[in-house]
Amino acid sequence: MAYWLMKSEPDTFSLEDLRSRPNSTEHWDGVRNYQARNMMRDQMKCGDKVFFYHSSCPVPGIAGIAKVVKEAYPDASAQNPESRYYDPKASADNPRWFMVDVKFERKFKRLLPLAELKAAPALGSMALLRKGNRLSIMAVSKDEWQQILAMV
DNA sequence: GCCAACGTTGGC
DNA sequence: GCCAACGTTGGC
Repeated sequence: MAYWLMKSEPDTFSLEDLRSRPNSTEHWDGVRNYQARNMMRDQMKCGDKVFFYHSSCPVPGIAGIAKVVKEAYPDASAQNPESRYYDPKASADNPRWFMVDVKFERKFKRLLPLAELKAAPALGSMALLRKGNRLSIMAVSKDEWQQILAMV
């Protein structure tokens, strides 16, 4: 089983929003970055755990945990001209973009702020904390996962 | 709102 | 294949 971190803007889609979806499950559409797509398409497996990260908000940080419940399949929003994620280069033959389904697992007792993650010596090499990192999906090592859980 | 850091696009 | 211009992300 692998560990991941996925970013979402809580104004758009928060961990609470995920919890309130039918079966607490939602498809993770709108990823339009090849590195992030490749991780979803090639590496994310059912049962993998995901830190749900709130970005672009007053206190960015990890809100809780979700898990992968459906492996990669074409992101239909790429083929929908009405969607803000529409990509004219995507087609049924060549969907170009993919998504997975994630299910709410639990919300932390408190949001774990980015500032605290930055201050933790054990997380010094974490991808999330690298300067200029803008990937919306990234791998988390088992060590990092456990360190972070111990901080909540 | 600012700005650094990237990723993508497209002309050549 | 290079690279400038542009767009986006996301913390602050």
